[in-house]
Formats: sequence, structure tokens, C-alpha cells
Amino acid sequence: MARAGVTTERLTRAGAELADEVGFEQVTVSELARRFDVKVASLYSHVKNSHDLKTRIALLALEEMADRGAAALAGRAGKDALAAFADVYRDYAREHPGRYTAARFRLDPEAAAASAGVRHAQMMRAILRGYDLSEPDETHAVRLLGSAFHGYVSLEAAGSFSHSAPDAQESWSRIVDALDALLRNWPAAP
Amino acid sequence: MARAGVTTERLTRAGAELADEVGFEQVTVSELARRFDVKVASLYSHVKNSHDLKTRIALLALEEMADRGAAALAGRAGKDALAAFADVYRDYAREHPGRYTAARFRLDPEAAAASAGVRHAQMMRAILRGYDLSEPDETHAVRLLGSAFHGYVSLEAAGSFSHSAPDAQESWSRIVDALDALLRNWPAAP
DNA sequence: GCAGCTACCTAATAGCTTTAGGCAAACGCA
DNA sequence: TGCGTTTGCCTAAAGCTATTAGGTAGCTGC
Repeated sequence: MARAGVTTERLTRAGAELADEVGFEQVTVSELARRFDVKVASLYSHVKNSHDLKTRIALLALEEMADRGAAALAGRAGKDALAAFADVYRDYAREHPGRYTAARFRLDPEAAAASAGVRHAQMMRAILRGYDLSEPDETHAVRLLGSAFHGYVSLEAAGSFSHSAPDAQESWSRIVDALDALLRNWPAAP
Repeated sequence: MARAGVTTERLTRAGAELADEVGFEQVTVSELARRFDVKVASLYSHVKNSHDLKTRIALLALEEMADRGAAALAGRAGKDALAAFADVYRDYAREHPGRYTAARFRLDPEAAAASAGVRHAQMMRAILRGYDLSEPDETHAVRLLGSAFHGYVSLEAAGSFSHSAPDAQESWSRIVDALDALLRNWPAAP
């Protein structure tokens, strides 16, 4: 019989697409086997197990977002950079909801350290260099931005903003404006 | 044989406890049956299916959080109210990680409308009455607060803040301070 | 053109979900 | 107290996913 040409690479990619179609939690080794027209057991030569597959999808998503982030930041600073970076997250989540969820998949410490998550943190710091914060406020601000972006995107994905005015885009812009204002006027510790 | 005394109520409660122990996604009809020392099929007289069970756990969690929120808001206003309310979310998530995740479970529109989610929104508005915002800024602010709280809590639960200084509690306080400052100085629309 | 690697297969185990149909305990009522 | 009905719990069975063990045949390199 002809071989199907399954590789870890292709599996991961197909898994990411599947995640976008049916949701990250619904990504299943069985469904992938079906898509490659191959028996389920065959996939276990390419991927350790289901958890391994999900980890790989998560790493892929983190890479893709980090790449987009880096492109968005090139040549920008200050609020411009902040807004562009924020849009990267939101746009990615809207285009690739399954991958976005995957990026939130809890990685074991080794995987996390080797992941593009590190680049994300660096980019966030780079943006904050355009504002006048010093430690530990910069860290607090990194955490606030991460929380606000991730929170907004995941609430929006859950449909929380879709049944009331104003629309999600408008709130997003105004929230980015507000965060910019806050960073320029970060309150001193009490 | 003696009857085990399973009820929808008790199932939901046990499901919530199980969620806190092993994670909401790992809540399984089978495990619950084991805990009630009853055959799996028996549970299907009390609960429509797995999705129904999870919905009930979600509704329970939303109720519990709303009750805590209401208690925290009683007699408070302004920043005091903001901080107390914020702590309700974070503390609940730390005490009941599985239930907190459950509260984020996507409900069908009817269930959502009948849920305590409505009370959450009302309380958020009540807090904002202590600041000087008018529509549509108040809505934007509601969304920002929801995003920031939820985002922070879920990043903290994922361990994002646990491997670097300063500790999660300190950032949390400073972020609440910052959000308070922002609400008192909300930037005008461009 | 053969040796060996490996992609893919069959077979089997095990767990979770859900439906159908049956028995007996508990409850309502005379 | 005894009868009938409700219903809580059971057995049985089918279908899905995950995972492991061991076999076969296609491709690669010499």
C-alpha cells in the first residue's frame, strides 16, 4: 500500500487546523488519523501521545503569535507599538481560535522555557521601554497588559461582548487608549 | 438494595468538588458514579448528559461568586468596593480553581440569561457608579475590568506569575490601584 | 539487489458516554 | 395495612477515544 507521508510536522499543522475548526479540546488523535486516512495506531510513531500532540500545537501557536508580534513591533514605539501588539493577539485569536486556546495550554516547565513564550515576554518589555516605568512597576505593567489582552480576547471569544452595544472593536480601541494613558500616568506605590 | 440517595443537587455539588480536585475538564460522569458508589447509567436519571452536568456546575459557581460579590460590596463604594470585588474573583479562583474554570464554561444563551452572570454585570456597574463615567465609557470600563480580573486570575492559575518576582499578590494590589487611578482619570474619546 | 529501517497495519485492552429495558424500593392513598 | 404507581438503581450493549504490542511491506543505502 502507498504510504500516507505522515510526519510530526504535518500532524502538528493538521492538528492546529483541526483545533481552529472544532476547538482545541476536541482535537483528537482519532480524527487526525481519519484526515490522514491512516489507522489511529500509526500516529503513535510520530507523536508520543495526545498530550504530546497538544503540546506541539501549543508551541506552534506561540511561535506564530510571536512572529506576528515581532513583525508588528518593527519600527514602532510608544502607543503605536502598544496598539499594534495588542491587535496581534486579538486578530490571531479571531483568525485562529483553536490555536489561540492552544497557546494557553499548560506546558511543563522545560517546554515552557524553550517555547516562544519567552519572546512574548521580551516584546512586552520592549513596548514598555517607551513608557517611563522602573522596576517593579514595569513587571506589574507587563502583567496588567497580559491580563487585559488575554482576558479581553478570551471573553470576546466566549461571546461575552456579542450581545450588547457597543461592538467589541470599539471597546477594544478605547481600552487600548485607556491602557496607554494609564502607562503614561502610572500611579506611585502608596 | 439500599438506595444511594443521588439527586441532581448532590451530583452538582459533588461535581464541583471533583472539579476543584482534578480540574473541570476532568470531571467525568463515571468518576461521580464511583464516588456515589452507583453504576454510571444511574446518573442519567438525574442529569441529562455530561454537558448538562457541566452546565449545572457552571451555574453553581456563578451563583457562589455572585453571592460573595454581593457580600463584599455591601457597605462599600469607590476604590474600596473595586478592591473588595476584585479580591472576590481572585480568592474564589484560588480556593476553587475547578469551579472558577466552570464559571467560564460556555453556556447556551437561555442558560446564560438565567444565570447569575447577570448579577455579575450589575455589580460591576454598581462599582462604576462610584466613578464619573457615562456611556459608552462605562461599558468600556466594565469590559476592561472584566478582562483584567479574569485575565489575571487565569494567568495566575496557569502558573504564569509563579516563577518570577514580585509575587502575584503584590502585582495584584498594584494593578487594582492602577485600575482605580485609570477609572478616576478615564481618557476622553479621541 | 539485498539488508535494514520504519511507516503503517492488525489486534487487543481499557476508560468514558449514552440508550434501552427491567426489578424492586418507596411513596400515595384508600 | 395493603395496593398501585412512581422512580431510583441495575444489567446489557454499542460506540467513541487512547494506548500498547507485535507483524508486514515499502523505501533507502550500499
